[in-house]
Amino acid sequence: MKRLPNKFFQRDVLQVAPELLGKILVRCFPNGTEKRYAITEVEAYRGAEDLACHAAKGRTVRTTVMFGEGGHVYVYLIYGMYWMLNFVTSTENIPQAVLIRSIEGFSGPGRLGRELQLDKTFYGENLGISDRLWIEDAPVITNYQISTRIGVDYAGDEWAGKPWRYYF
DNA sequence: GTAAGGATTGGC
DNA sequence: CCAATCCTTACT
Repeated sequence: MKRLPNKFFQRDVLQVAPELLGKILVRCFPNGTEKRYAITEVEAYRGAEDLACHAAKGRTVRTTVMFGEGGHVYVYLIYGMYWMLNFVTSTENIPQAVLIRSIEGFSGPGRLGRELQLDKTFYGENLGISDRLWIEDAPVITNYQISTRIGVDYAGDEWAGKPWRYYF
């Protein structure tokens, strides 16, 4: 299997997100164990205009990595207990990210983060060179489902209604 | 310095 | 339905 180069992520998030379905997420744990999981559900967060995207609040300490180039990891703690895993896409100054909502065998972004033992040290991790987290290529999934994003009602009808959730 | 609330989950 | 639990952000 071949590791996806950062270039894969340096395109528009609406193009990258659906292509990530079926790709293999590889996690090398501190004890040396290496596990692989197929990505089964993702959501796209697109730019400063997207009110559901954290970058809509502007460039802050937390969202800085999204303003950088694609191929890096954006993680943050939600509800005081769950680490959400995102991959930054596009190029500099265009804040976009793909939220990995679930992987094979684990439903829900919170449980995914717990399984992968994520923490703040993963913030900014480079998927192209990291030795503990990266993505490997796999055949593209063509028969995936689309729906609106989860839990973003606060963003208003226009943005909460975008069909930017992809799963199979 | 202080307060409010969140891209969730599991239990009542 | 609602508590758990703590970091980030927005205000004073």
